[in-house]
Amino acid sequence: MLDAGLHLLADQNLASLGVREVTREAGLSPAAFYRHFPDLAALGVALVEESLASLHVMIRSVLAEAGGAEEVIDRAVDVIEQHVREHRSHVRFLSRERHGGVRQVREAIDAELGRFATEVGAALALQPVSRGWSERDLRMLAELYVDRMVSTASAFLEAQESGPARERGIADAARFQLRLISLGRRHWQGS
Amino acid sequence: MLDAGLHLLADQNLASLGVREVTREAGLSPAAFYRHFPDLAALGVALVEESLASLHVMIRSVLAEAGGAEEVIDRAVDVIEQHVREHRSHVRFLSRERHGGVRQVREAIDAELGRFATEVGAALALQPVSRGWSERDLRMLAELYVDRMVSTASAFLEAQESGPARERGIADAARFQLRLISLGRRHWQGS
DNA sequence: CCATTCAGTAAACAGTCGTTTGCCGAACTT
DNA sequence: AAGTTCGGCAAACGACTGTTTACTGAATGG
Repeated sequence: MLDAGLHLLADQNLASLGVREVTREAGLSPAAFYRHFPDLAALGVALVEESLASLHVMIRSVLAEAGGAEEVIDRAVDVIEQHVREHRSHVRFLSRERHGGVRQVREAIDAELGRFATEVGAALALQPVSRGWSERDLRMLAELYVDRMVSTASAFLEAQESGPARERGIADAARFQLRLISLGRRHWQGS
Repeated sequence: MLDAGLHLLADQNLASLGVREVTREAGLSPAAFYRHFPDLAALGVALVEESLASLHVMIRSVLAEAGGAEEVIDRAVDVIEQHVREHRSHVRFLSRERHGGVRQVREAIDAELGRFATEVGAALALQPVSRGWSERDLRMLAELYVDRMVSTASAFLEAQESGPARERGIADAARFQLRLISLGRRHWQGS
């Protein structure tokens, strides 16, 4: 049922999805839906969890790898690109419903992204560059990184349909922007 | 009719909007809709134009004002906050449909944001800090700024419903992140 | 002053929708 | 072996949907 929903949401909105539509796609009877979810919103938050699980392991794999800023950035962009390629529907779902019309889903995504930011912040705190940074500033930096990650993923989503040239353009821009941020970070002195 | 649609879209998705729904809200008969739009998608792109008109004047007002980086940033964040306050529905519509389920609307928004980036890029090129920057790099920087502007606006949208404390938090984060970027920009040397 | 466009209407069309109900077989539990 | 939960079904309910058609009055223009 989750797969059916995800498939339908390829070119549709969660709010415009119908119970019958989902069950039809899944090859079940309409009543079967209510055996598993009370709402379509509930199916939405289930999809959020499913989608962010894979994203989570991706983030960890980037954070685990230590190394110079340049290498980390290159690797991060590569990992994002590959992740989008392998989980198109999940990424599309997240990017579409992050500001979508179903509050419960929006909130679930936001909460999970917040947890990501916490994780990124913890990793940043361990790096020597962060000496003297307040916790608040680290948090805001982490949010900036997470936000860029999401934006980049959305951009890849569209780019991968427009040929590899545009795809390389996105990767270049992402690397440039991340380098700029990390450069600013190194020259930052207190707020 | 546009106003009716915008009002409905406060807690709904363009893709899940109905013709009858709109006309009912507008106090007209269903058939009247087709006198003005062939599609709901057409109403969508009309709303895009309406929404981005006001955004456009906002951007210009920020770009026009010269001054130190700090002052420009502070003023930009203030202008964004005020704009969101005065045009809640428009901003919500844009943020929701930017990655929404209706392709024509998505493309209209993207095209317009691209034009914004061009405008921002032109303004950045005039500043002395940009000596030696390639056009490509300037473009990517401009896109980073536009993207942050949109993200910040979305954040304000949610924050203004959660009280002024959260609102100040968003403003602080936005200023911090913009300062970090402009710092990176000053220390950038070629790509 | 006549013709035409404009913006609106009511009515009808055939579908689709969400949800509830009662029923059923299979699989577990005890 | 008996009982209970689980996941599934068909059928039915009324309500709502997008779109077309034929018609109407007012404004506009020559």
